[in-house]
Amino acid sequence: MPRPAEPDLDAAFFALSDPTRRSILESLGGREAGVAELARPYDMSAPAISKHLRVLEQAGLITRRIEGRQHFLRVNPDQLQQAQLWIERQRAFWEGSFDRLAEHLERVTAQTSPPPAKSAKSTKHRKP
Amino acid sequence: MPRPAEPDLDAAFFALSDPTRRSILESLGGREAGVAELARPYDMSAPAISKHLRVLEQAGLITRRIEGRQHFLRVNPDQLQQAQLWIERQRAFWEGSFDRLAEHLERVTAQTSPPPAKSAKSTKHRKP
DNA sequence: TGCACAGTTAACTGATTGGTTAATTATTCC
DNA sequence: GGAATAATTAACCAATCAGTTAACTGTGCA
Repeated sequence: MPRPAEPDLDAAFFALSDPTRRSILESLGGREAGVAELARPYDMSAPAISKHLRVLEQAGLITRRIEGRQHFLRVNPDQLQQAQLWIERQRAFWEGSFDRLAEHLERVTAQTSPPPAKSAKSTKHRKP
Repeated sequence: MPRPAEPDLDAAFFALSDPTRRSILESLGGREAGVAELARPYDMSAPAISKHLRVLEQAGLITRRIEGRQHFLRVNPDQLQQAQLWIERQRAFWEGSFDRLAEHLERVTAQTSPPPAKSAKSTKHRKP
């Protein structure tokens, strides 16, 4: 079986391949943010941002909560972890062999469910 | 600065977003392989594979050694690690905050340059 | 009611992608 | 030299992408 066919990884890595989308994820951090707030730093129309958010959402990298007329986005740990695990597996494979692979997997999967949003005090953002 | 502009990451994640290219990396594992050997499992023309390899190469994920009329490809650890580090940083950021981030970075960068082949007796790799 | 606001959808454009077949370059071997 | 081999480049195609402007949906509020 040449290609195991993992469309989730396709979408996740593709979403991560755009600097705007990565930047959105970065600025999202652990907290929740509205669309306008996320869009502010970018010299780009609202529909463009909307599309980027849809790509991220359909890749499973963020989730959306709609409250009235506002949409709140949040990073989804699980999907990002899938991408990380793929790379981690590769690296462990050619770099350290199996003991290290086991070690890696154990370590990474150990911190799957996020602790209830600890220090969300860094809600300050910089303008361009 | 909205987008830190990291074209390397753009290219790396983009290269990883295609299942054929990921599969090539997987089948490459730690060893070196020729183009024909890599192409064999795929129901795809030679030029198509050639293009995929070029994408991987220009993304810095593989390197090419030319010997006579044969090209030998090998995974490049460093670039794949850059992608991993980006994800790792994000995860550490929203998941565990900064102490865990430091821990992560320390741990991951520790194994940057493959230790002078520690238990490198396992230079043999098995195909799946 | 009426209007402003938050955000998306629609329709379009130029650029890029992933694949094809045909032609090309360079090497090996008789 | 000439044929076979390993791989790439060239030229093309349909599909997708990232962005635009314009129109739309739905909510809040005076």
